[in-house]
Amino acid sequence: MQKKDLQSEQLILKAARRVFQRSGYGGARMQEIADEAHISKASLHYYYRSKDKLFHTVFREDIRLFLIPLIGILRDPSLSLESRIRTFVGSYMNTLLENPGLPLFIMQELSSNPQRLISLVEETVPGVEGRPVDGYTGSDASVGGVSNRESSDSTSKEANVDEIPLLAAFIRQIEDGMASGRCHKVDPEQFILSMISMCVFPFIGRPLIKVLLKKDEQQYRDFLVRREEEILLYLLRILYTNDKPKDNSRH
Amino acid sequence: MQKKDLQSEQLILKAARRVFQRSGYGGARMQEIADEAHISKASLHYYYRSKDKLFHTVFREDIRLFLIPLIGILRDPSLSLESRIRTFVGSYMNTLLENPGLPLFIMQELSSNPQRLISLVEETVPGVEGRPVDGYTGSDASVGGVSNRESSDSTSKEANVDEIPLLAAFIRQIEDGMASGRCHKVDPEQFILSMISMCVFPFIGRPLIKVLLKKDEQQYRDFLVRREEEILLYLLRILYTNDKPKDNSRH
DNA sequence: GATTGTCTTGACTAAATAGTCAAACCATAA
DNA sequence: TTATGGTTTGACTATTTAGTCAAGACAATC
Repeated sequence: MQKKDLQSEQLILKAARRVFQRSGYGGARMQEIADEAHISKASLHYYYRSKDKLFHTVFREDIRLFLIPLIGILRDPSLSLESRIRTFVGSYMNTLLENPGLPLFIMQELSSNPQRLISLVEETVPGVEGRPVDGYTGSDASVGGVSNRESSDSTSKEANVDEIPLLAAFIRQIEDGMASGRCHKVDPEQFILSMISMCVFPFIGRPLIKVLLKKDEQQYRDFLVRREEEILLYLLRILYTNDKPKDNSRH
Repeated sequence: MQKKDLQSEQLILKAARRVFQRSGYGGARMQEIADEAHISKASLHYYYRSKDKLFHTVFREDIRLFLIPLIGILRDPSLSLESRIRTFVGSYMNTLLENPGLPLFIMQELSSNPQRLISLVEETVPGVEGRPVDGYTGSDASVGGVSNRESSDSTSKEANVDEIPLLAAFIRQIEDGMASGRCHKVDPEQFILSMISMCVFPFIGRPLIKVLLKKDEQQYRDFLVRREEEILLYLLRILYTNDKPKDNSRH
């Protein structure tokens, strides 16, 4: 009758997320997740039939979290190039500061099973793949079914045939900027990759960079908080011909 | 009598490297490594007593490979700031193009066991840690013994007490550049991290970026080959006040 | 208080996997 | 040919781990 369901389910998911992010799919132990959720392993299996299903639920949510800022780039066509960049860096650095373990986890699992990406990304961002979007992949459908309700904000159906490059609008703006002379010559794709790299890598390379720069946990976090501003400075300097189009207030 | 030793040992290491890079420590199976080396699991254990020991041998070599370009930055104090940057990006992109799986592997294992970094890095680059360098850690000495001879190029002993920040020389040069007005205002540490990020991340985020930019394997590789030049362009533009100090030949 | 349906768990099973061992193998040198 | 010593392996053990199950706890309704 009652639904302590959600309470426990949420606790389990949180615990599972911690453990999966810490150890990856292969390294995670169901017992460890159960311990961290303060329940028995049997209970864990009561809520999530299998490790695979539990993992899928966590990963699906995480990749969504990771991709949303990227999606933000192409949504909202009204944004100017500069505010698009500002928005992206801002929201991405924010997301990552809240979830420092996210990037490495995502990259790890994506690398060991790249196939997974296609179905999950298509699900989150319809029309990413060039192939006609015929409603998800259908390969391992019927797997999830657990937390499948809150995708209401991304209901941009309209399976436009096969030319919706995810970053087309962004790239177009850069090309326009170059044509008008406001922007330096750059390869737009390389520029975008650089932007993503500068935001994401510091979270992936944390242990290494901490040693190289001799920072403890607190110092490294502060360093990352300051980083948003610095990245923006770099990106605008790379892109724009005249120094500082606006916002000259540093420090 | 005979020493097919080396032959087999090398084959095993290569196989182990492939498998470990593909699946990480936790995901790797001794059987899989044995199969890939075309020997039995028992033989595998004959050469390397345990999975741990095998892993250590592989990881030690890999982290060395990964760190050498970084070390290159501080070595050779004669390099100018600009050529230091050029050298770094060039050699790093080269190393990574030859070993695309390296960065994710390193970051993965470093994250799940950050402690390991300190001993291995100190071993490769004496004086990284602030602590007095008293000749390695001594913790798990006598483990390797395999590839311990070609460290002749790093004989910068002189355990200078406790102030050898790894990147001090580099940072100093940037500060000098800023003082003289040749360089923009930047946070040297943030700049260095950006440089590393732009080189390394594309290899870690490969599967994701491939989808975002809709590139197949060949296209992505070409993209990465072209990237060295583009990164240099960006870095110099970030750093130097007057556009293009030299080398104006693009494309 | 008995009934019902949901949760919870200790104890179990089955499969996977690291590591061992004794016997066989094979090249070389006496 | 035989002895020797490194190499190889099939078959085994011990341990870990995902997943199951039947019995019980618990809360709400009758």
